[in-house]
Amino acid sequence: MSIQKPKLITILGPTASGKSDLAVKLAKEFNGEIISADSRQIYKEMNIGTGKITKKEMKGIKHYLLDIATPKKQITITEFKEKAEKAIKEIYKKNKIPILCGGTGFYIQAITENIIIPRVKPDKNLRKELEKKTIKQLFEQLKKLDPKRSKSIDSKNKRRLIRALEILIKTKKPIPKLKKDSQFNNLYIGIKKENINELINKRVDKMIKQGLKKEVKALFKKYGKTQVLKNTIGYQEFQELNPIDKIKLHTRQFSKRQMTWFKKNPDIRWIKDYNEAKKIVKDFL
RNA sequence: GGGCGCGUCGCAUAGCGGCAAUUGCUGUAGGCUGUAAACCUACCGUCCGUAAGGACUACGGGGGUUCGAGUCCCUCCGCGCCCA
Repeated sequence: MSIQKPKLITILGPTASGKSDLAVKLAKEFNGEIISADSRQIYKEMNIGTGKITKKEMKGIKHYLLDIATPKKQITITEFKEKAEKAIKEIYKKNKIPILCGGTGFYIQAITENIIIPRVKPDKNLRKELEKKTIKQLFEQLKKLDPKRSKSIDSKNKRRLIRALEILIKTKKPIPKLKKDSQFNNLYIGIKKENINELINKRVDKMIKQGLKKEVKALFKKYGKTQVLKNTIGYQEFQELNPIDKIKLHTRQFSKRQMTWFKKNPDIRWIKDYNEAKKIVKDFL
């Protein structure tokens, strides 16, 4: 029954594993186009720090969802999802094969598993009010309003609790269950690297050489530190222009968290090199 | 040569007689319903046990006081500062 579903290839893996490169190669080989699934590469003016692919590296393959907003504006997962789906449609229209490529697990999941997130916009004032309460109070409130959701939520995560309440208060309805019926016939390819920490170190060194500090400073100047470090972008590893070791550390920790996300998905085909990937894709198509 | 101070689990830090020892970082594992490189949780001396719990080894080395010692005393070693 999944036969009718359109095919979608997803390339994922920890940061610095070589996703972009692999995606381009596969796109060249199989007539594909690439949709980026990276929460930060979405933004303009953040190139070095996000490890964004360059024009040259794209080798003529079209990339979607890069540079679609300035750091002034916060792009949310819903917006991302809409745009990505639109891009995928467009690619099908051209009779090409879409390749979703990125390291943001949540974003990938939103597309491949078709997560439907309640359309409730963040309400700053409401959040401020809720912020004053303790975690316990928030949880109790949630329990009252939506016992079901209270069971599944992380009861100690304030941010999540606030959001859940926000949805409840705004919609006055219980939070709908996460839908997970995919609209695509998915192929997940994960890049496995034994020496990922080494690769990360190398990459950070390269970023520094390419002028990372300059890029971050410019962002600070233009958009303000809070915006850059916390609000939209989360360039946290560059806090106060951290020493290189700290950036590396932060990146290593991040890549670990990425892996715990990916590990949950049993459908990922973990590969070591291009040839392996090529073979899998060929069979899939 | 004289005076003082310090040495605690990878690093940093608490502890001033009841301690397997505080807290932060690191580390390990995990979670994630419009902030996702964000945010959150658990574990982190060794061994046995599913657990409760138990056993052993630990606060620079050695000795002592005490029912009991990172904690008090003596001494040795190492480090730091000040006066000469």
